[in-house]
Amino acid sequence: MNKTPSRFRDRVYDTVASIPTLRVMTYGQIAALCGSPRGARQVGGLAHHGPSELPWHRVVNRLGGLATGYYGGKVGHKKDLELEGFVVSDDYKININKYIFWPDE
DNA sequence: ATCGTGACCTGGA
DNA sequence: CTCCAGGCCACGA
Repeated sequence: MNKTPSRFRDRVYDTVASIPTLRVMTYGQIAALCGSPRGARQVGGLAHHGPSELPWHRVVNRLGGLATGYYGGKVGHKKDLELEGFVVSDDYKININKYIFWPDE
C-alpha cells in the first residue's frame, strides 16, 4: 500500500538527477515542474539536506548565479561546474540562457 | 508536537 | 538590471 510517495522533495530529487551534463536548471524551474511555482525556496532547502549523490552543482538561480550556501561557497560551486566543463564567468555566473535545460527538449 | 531557518521565486514599481 | 513584499516545503533542535 503505498500510495505514491511522490512528495515535493522526491520529485525534486528525481528532477535534479535527470539533469544531463553541460545543462543546468533553476530552482524555480524545478519547483514549478514539481508542482509549486513558488516553492523554489524549498528546492534550496532540500539541496542543503538532500542526497549528495545528486548533481546539485547543475542547479543555479534564475540569474545564472551560483549558490551562496554551497559547500565552499560560490568558489566551490564554480570549481565543480568547471570540472564538468561549464564556462563560469568571473562574477561566478554562467550563460544561463545557453545552459538552461527543459525536459521537453 | 512546535518554532525557526534556509543553496529561492514571482510580481509590481 | 534594481528594490519591496509575500509565499512555499522540509529539516534540525
